Amino acid sequence: MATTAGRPSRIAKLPPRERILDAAEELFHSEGIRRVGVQAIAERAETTKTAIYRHFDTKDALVAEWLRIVAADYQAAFDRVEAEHPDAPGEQILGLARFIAEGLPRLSHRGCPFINSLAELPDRSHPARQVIEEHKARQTRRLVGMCTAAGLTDPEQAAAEITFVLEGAQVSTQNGSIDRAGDRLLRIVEGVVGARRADPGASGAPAGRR
Amino acid sequence: MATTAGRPSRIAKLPPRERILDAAEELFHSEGIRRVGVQAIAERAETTKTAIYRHFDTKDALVAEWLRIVAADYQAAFDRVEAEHPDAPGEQILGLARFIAEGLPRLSHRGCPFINSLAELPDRSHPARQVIEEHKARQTRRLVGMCTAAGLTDPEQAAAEITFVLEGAQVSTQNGSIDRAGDRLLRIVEGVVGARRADPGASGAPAGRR
DNA sequence: ACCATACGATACCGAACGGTACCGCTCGGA
DNA sequence: TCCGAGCGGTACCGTTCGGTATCGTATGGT
Repeated sequence: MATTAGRPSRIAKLPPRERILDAAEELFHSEGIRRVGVQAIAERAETTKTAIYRHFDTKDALVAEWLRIVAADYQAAFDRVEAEHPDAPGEQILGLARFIAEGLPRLSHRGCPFINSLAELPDRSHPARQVIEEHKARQTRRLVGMCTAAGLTDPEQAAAEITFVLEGAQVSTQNGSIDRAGDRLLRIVEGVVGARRADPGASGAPAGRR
Repeated sequence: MATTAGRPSRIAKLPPRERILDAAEELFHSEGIRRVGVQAIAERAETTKTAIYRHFDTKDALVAEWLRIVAADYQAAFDRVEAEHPDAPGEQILGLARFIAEGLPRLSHRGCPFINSLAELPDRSHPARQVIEEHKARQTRRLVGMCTAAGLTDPEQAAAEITFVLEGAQVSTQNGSIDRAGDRLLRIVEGVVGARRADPGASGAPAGRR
């Protein structure tokens, strides 16, 4: 009843399963997994608890399915960025950073769903944890591939740096400690991609990018 | 009763308020704020709920007090690192990174208390949120000061990069996507401190990098 | 026309939660 | 000697939670 105001049934008349997942997405992300009750999801989806339990065995299963969808969205971003810059792995990495940077304002005070969910799910056997860990592993693998293709020296180290910076930017945006985090993020990744190339000439000072 | 096993009253006979805070520290960090009930804290502290509410007005106040203590620990790490390397701001920054890197294995699968608590406290008016935000702001301010003193070009950008990397390393360790995160973290910070210096005759000589 | 399925609604269950009331004990300062 | 504050123990309150049972209805494929 608290957060029901001001939403003119945008969800409208999708099948209930989609409405439930949309409502879960909004609520889980904005308020956290444990704060949101099944009843609240049902109201937001304009349906009932009964309907939710017809489609999902348990609340945990719904959480896992939500994260599976989020992970698929990130995968799609990877795909898109790869398709937009074929044979230009450096540009792919920059496109990825741009994707995250552009997403920062949108999820400004609520951060990354994976990071947040991880904090709320200490139980490593929770079904959603497996979704998160597999997603992160896949993402890292792809990023290492891009770094290798970009000809960076020590691609695993570069991928680690980019991963750290991407996640750190999201966390710092969430707690408001760094302003213009998106711009800063882009400049950092440009530095990693541009300055540490194996090609000749740019040895010593990694000048250029700043 | 579930988690009481295997702990031979290490807390022993501190005054109850300290026992409560110790128990809260362990439980909040390992299981999350919302998963831990006041009753569980009481059992772990070998006291009762009544005693807890004699010392803290509410559970939220206890959470805030816990985070205040954690923040003070981080502040102390800043102080120590500053005192160990007076007039050597570059070394101070590296010492800070070392402090975080060494802490990674200890909190391996449960991450940073601030990041986790942030995820569990979407309400920005929660007393603990203020503790977190003030701590992060202080930390950023000090880091910018170190970067300025170290003569880095664009110290705010460097501080942002270091902040991102520190937080990202903790998150990545938590979800297990990056191995040897501590080593990688140190090498990255060495790069930021060593390579982007404004003056040429760098004393610390982080030359051999890669 | 038929029937299985999905649906919305409501009422309910047991458990756990944050928080309170009340008890009797101990111990240290005046 | 007394007395009050801090303590541990227990029972309790109202609420919310995840999950279930049950009912009547709408609907769409055959």
